Order: sequence, then C-alpha cells, then structure tokens
Amino acid sequence: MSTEQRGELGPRKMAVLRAVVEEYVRTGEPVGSETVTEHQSLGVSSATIRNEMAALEELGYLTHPHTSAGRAPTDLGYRRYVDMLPPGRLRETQRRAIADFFRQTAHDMEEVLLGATRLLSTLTQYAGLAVPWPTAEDRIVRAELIELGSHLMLLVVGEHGRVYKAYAARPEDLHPDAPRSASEQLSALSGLTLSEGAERAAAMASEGGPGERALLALVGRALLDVRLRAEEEHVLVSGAGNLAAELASWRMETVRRLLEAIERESEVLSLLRQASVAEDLSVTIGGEHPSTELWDAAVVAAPYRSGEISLGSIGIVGPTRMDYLTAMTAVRAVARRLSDLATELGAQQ
Amino acid sequence: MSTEQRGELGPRKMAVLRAVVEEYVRTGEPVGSETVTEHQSLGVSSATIRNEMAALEELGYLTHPHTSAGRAPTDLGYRRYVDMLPPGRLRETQRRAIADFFRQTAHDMEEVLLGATRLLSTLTQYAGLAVPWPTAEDRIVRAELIELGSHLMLLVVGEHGRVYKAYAARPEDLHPDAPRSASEQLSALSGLTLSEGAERAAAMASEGGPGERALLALVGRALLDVRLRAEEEHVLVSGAGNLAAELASWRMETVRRLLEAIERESEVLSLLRQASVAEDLSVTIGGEHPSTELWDAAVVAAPYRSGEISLGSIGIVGPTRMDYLTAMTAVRAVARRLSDLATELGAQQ
DNA sequence: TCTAGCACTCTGGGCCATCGAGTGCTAGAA
DNA sequence: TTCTAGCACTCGATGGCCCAGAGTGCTAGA
Repeated sequence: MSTEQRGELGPRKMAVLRAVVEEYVRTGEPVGSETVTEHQSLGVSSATIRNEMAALEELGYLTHPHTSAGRAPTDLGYRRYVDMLPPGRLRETQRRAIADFFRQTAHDMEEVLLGATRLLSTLTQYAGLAVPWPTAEDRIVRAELIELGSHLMLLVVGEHGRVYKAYAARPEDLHPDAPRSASEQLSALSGLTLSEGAERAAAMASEGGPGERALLALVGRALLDVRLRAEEEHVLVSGAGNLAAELASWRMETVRRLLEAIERESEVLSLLRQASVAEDLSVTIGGEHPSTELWDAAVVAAPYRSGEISLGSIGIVGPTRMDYLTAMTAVRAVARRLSDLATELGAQQ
Repeated sequence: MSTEQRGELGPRKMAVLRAVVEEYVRTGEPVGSETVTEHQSLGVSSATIRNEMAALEELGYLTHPHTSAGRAPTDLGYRRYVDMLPPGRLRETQRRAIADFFRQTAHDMEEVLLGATRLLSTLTQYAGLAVPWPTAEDRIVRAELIELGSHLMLLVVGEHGRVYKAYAARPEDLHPDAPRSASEQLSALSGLTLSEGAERAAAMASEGGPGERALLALVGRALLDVRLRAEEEHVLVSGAGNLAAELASWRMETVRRLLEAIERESEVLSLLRQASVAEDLSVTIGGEHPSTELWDAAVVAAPYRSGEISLGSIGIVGPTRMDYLTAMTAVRAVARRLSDLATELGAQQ
C-alpha cells in the first residue's frame, strides 16, 4: 500500500498543494503548472508539477474547471492544506491592533466580545462572529423589585455583572411597602442559581405573609422567565459588508443566502457550538457544513475560556477561498487574549 | 409662465410618471411608451405618451439609457412620484403581521425596537433600521454599588427601566460596610438626571465622612462615564441580507459600500435624526443623500414618539428602485404602533 | 391637440474565427 | 525508475460582425 493511498502525501505533493492553494487564494484564478514552478523553488520542471497536479486531482484535492484551465483547490484540498499548515505569526500591525484593543477594553464581557468581533473583521477582512454560551446557571448576586409606574421590574444581577430584567404588571391591591419588604426577602436568593432562585421564591411565597405572598409568587415566575431567556443564545456579528466585498467572485444570490443564514443564527450557532469543544481552532470548509447556505463559506472559530470552563466561541466567516493562515492566526490570537481576560476577571470575581 | 415651469405637472404627466415609476419598479427594465399605454387606461395613443415622456425627460424626471431604450425614473422622478403618492393601505397579511407582533411584545423598548426592525424587513423585503435617541437626561430611579470580587459595579436604573453599568477597581482599603452605606446614600440620587446625579455624588463626596468620601467620588466619576456612554447613539439593523437579494441589479461593490456605511452607522444616523423632526414620514432618495455610499439607496423613515416627545426613528433602506408605496405604508404603520406602545408605557411609568 | 406612420438609432444576442493558456502524453535523458 | 523536453490538442475567452427588435423622434394629417 503506497503512502498516498493511506492518505499521506509525499512532501512534494504537499508543497504543490500548498502552492496551488496560496496562489489561488491570492489571485482567484485557476493555477497552472508553470505558475507553480515559478513561484515555488522546488527545482523541478513544470512537467513534473503537471504530473503531481494530475495525481492531486485524482486524489480529490484539486479540480479542473475545464481541460485547458489551471487547477483550483477543492474543499478537500483546502482541508488538507489547513491540516498541514504550521502555526503562523501575526504581522506587526495586527499584533498592535490586538494589543491596543485589549489594553483599552471595558469590563463588560458582552461589550468586549462585540468589540472583538469587530477587531477580527478588520484584521481579516471577513465577518467576525462570537457566541457567548448562555448562562442559565448563573448565580444571583442581587435580586430586587423596582417600581416603575404601573409596572414592577425584577432586576437580577448575576455573578459576572450580567443584568437580567423581567417585567410584570403591578398588582392592583399592592401595599406601598410590599415591594420594599419583598426586596429585602430577595436578599436570601443571593448565591443561588437562577433556577434555584425561582424555586426558592416560590417556596417563600407559600410560606410568607398574605401581603408578600402574591409578590413573591410573581418574582418566582419572573425568575423562571429570566432563566428561560438566559438560555437563549445569539450570535454577535460584525463586518457583514466584508462578505459582499471580498467575494466579488460570488453570485449575489450566494451572498444573500449567506447573510440570511448568519442573521437567522441557527446554522452558525451550531457550528460555533462545535468549535467550543475543540481544544484550539476549529475550521470548517464549504461542503463540510451541513446546510447548503454555507457551502461556499468557511468558518474559523476558537473557544475562549475562563480557566477550564468554555465560555463561548469567537471566529470569522469568509469564502472557502480564504487566507486561512491569516484567519487562523488572528482568531487564535484573539481567542487567547479573550481567555486571558476572562480568566483574570473570573478569578477576581 | 406655464404650470410646468412652475413645477406643477399636468394630471396626465403625473399619470405617465406614475406609470413609468411603477412599471420600472416592478420589472427593472426601462419602460417604453407602448407599455404605458397598455398598462394605464389614459385613452391616448403611444405617440402622445411619447411626447409626454419626452417632456418629463426635459424636466429631469426621466432618463434615457440610450436612444432606442425606454425611460427609467431619475432620483428627481422618484421624488416627484413619492410626493404625489396618496397614502396606501396595508395588505391583510401585513396588517396581521404587525398586529401579531405588537400583541406579543415585551416591555423592554430596546427589545421591541429590534423586533420592529425585523418586522419591517420582512414586511418590505428591504433592511429595517431603528435608532432610539440617546437618553443622556434619563432620570435615576435607583442607583447602587455592588461588589463583584475585586471590582465594584455601579448599577443605575433609569426612568423607563433602562439599566446602566459602570465598573471600577475596588479600593484596597475598603471598609466592609462602605459599599452598603454608600448605596444607602445613593438613594438620594433618585429623581435626578444622570448629570445631576454625577454632580450630586461629587458634592456628597466632599461632605461625607472619610470612609465614604473615596467611594462617593468614585460613584461621581462612574456616573459621568455612564452619562457619556448614554449619549452614544447606535443603529439597530435587521435583514441586511435583503439588500444583497433585491438588488441583483446592483454591482457587488455598491452593496458592499452600502452595508459598510450602515455598519459604520454615522451616515444612517444623521439621516434618521433628520427623520425624527419630520411630522410623519421622511423619504430620501439616491442623490439626495450627502454621502455617495447611499446614492443608489433610498431611506424611508418615521419618528416614533411618546406623547409629543420624539424617542427615535424607525425605517428601512432599500434601492432607489423601491416599492415606495408598500415601504411608506409599512413604516408609517409600524411607527404609529410603536408610538402608541411608547405612549402607553410612558404614561404609566 | 392628438394620432398614425415611418425612418432612424441603438442594444443585445447569436455566430464565428482566433488566440492562448494550460493540459496530457510520449519519448528520451539522468 | 524518475524527471524533463517537446508537442499536439482542448476549450474558454475575446472580439468582430450582423441582424432583429424595441423604442424613439419627427412629420403630416385628422
């Protein structure tokens, strides 16, 4: 059994594949054997390269738009390329952009995340994405009931400064002191998770005095509502316009479907969720995506963590014809800095 | 001086202009005199229409891509068309979509707004926009200091349930009771605007005991910070993908620049800010926009109010070749419902 | 003032020849 | 065995050409 059949390419085939991918990404034109010989210093003639390219095509890594055209990578070719890619280094300007961003950043993780997607979209010229995992089991630091005219607002502050709100109509027969006394009782919820808090409030309602009973029951329901909404995930996006830019090669319809898929969130969400279990980077390319909307796109994502706990994923979407090296390097760097920040904040809090 | 020179078109010219616009919007093809005669029942021949069209071109309402092509509206032509357009009626499905949305809506205005842009984008197939005006003069309902590990968080609740956060490092020598006692003092800020609150906190700092002094000064600074950030405006967008869809006629570059301009916010912001002073609808078309990015786009926007106070603007962006009647009707209807909701909430609170 | 008729103009599409990039193959060199 | 030089071949892209058709502008007459 030859090494090729076992899926291991010889070093020269690798070099050729790499040259084709990089040249194709650069120019967008199918790459001919001549170009590869000029570009790479392999010390072999174009005829040899041609043979190698034919072999790579046979193996499914390259295609041929038509007989007399050069080769372009298939999704599988990109995959192979990505898998062999050694970690890259950031350009100085990029390094500085990242450092600047994390130097002047706020404490609010959600805000930082949005900024980080923007950072990624300018670093890579693709669209930046982020998904913070939902925090259904966030712990309550404070909970209180606030009167706003004819409504009551339940305000809950979670462990990391996250704020949750829920509204309810103010009961008709509310005693003026009731919100205050209920709020005092709510201090008992500190340290509980949202779900535990909801249960506890319900329990307190069945024990409490008649005046508080109604209010506490209401708080219990509101907390359940908060917990439900805290479970919802959503994707932060920046630089969607870049997708229309870089992708002059795409048809308008493709761009539309991609933008729609991103806005609909679900596809991207499940993708980034997968990324979060990955150790490091996760790259998915074209046909590897389950849904057709993303068949012309590639997603590079990485989890960010506080210590060992995965908090979410951050990454980019772009065309399959992507500068993977730059994209991967940038995503990796940003994810790492984000993890550092989250760990630092988490450890302190 | 003829009526035409005074800028008033005869009724037949109006009818022709209208027919050309609507046919062009429908098909995207330049419209010939024959088509207009078939389509409209004006009872005149195509030759007469040709004369009218030539006159309309002379007046700058129509153009001619080339000699043997039909006419397409200019920006000025669209403007004229929009100005003469009688208010339209919603289709039953649209009416229902709007009613459904406002029936099941939450109390949180920001959340409702985002939903409303989504609603508009599905109603019109263009991109939905909204800008809530900043609330630098929001009044403080509650302000408190919360300990989060090594940080302190200042949490401020505004009049309409808006929540503001600011973080500060926890002073080294903080007395365990200090945050609590400071929080108690902060109840004195209720009813003040954010700026007044900042001043007041600073004043309290200079009067208070040595333990509280530092904390209150910190609160004053944090409130200033909150106020600054509350002044920032930003645009909510939904359905950006629609822009790539409807606009198959556009070049990719145009779409990109438009999407970028939207994401950059500033252009759109100033546009919607103008809309907010308008009584009712404001429509800006193509070259009427100051910045070139929007020269192929039209924006339909309307303010929404609580009582007499303008709270922000909501609207859509699409191509100049837009179904203005549908767009205007939808924006008007949604803005009205939004005003009703805001008024209702505002009156209660 | 409107209409019928007609000559004129211009674009878009189909067709064709040409060009050239790039291939695949074969035969010979290393 | 592996590589290379050479060469015939393929096929899309490009540009010229022509024609049909849509739509105009104008003129003369109702």
